[in-house]
Amino acid sequence: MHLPQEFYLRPTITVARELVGALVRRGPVTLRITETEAYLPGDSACHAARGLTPRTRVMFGPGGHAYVYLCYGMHQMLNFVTEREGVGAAVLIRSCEIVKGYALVSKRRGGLEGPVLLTGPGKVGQALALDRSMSGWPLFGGGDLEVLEGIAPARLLCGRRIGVDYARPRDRNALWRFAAADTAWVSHRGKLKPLRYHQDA
DNA sequence: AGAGTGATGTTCT
DNA sequence: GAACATCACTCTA
Repeated sequence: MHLPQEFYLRPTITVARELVGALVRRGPVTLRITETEAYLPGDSACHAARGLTPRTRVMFGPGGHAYVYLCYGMHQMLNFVTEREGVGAAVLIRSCEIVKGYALVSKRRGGLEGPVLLTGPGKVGQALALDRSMSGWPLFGGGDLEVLEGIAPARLLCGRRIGVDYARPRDRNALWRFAAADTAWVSHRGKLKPLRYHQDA
């Protein structure tokens, strides 16, 4: 079943944690999300922190929509917008497992095999053949790109976000990266630790 | 396992 | 013109 729009209209850290295990489908490819990162309001690593621009406009809209942007000139990065309209926040989808469509994913990823296919946000974008024209797409409407209920892992891992050295120390060091403990399909796995209750938001 | 590096082009100052 | 939420490759260990 689809995750309803209300799922996304909650604190971004909660959404990031609960998205681990959920399914993303586009066409014949279905993936299980194994790793996410939260980008919060007032977070100096969040694109929305520098204000509303043409690129970040969808982040300020209501939750439940895709935010796709181009990174380093070649990688299409998939995010899910969170929280209510007017709040600029989102969850980055960093890694996935393949549920359906292995052959097509492998083909799109240059014939590679195994976790290297999907352990990194640029790889997820490539596997789903995403581009920026999908930015703003509603994820709860059962269209070409949709997010479905999946199987949550019994245990979560958490760690610092990847590639945000430009942010303030507080934001750089925050444990806002979440991953499933039940899979090898996760990037930078060695830097993750078991999630503890006192780290809840 | 970890460090270094080149590819690539949009976005915003 | 600088910065950039990366990847794949090559080294060294």
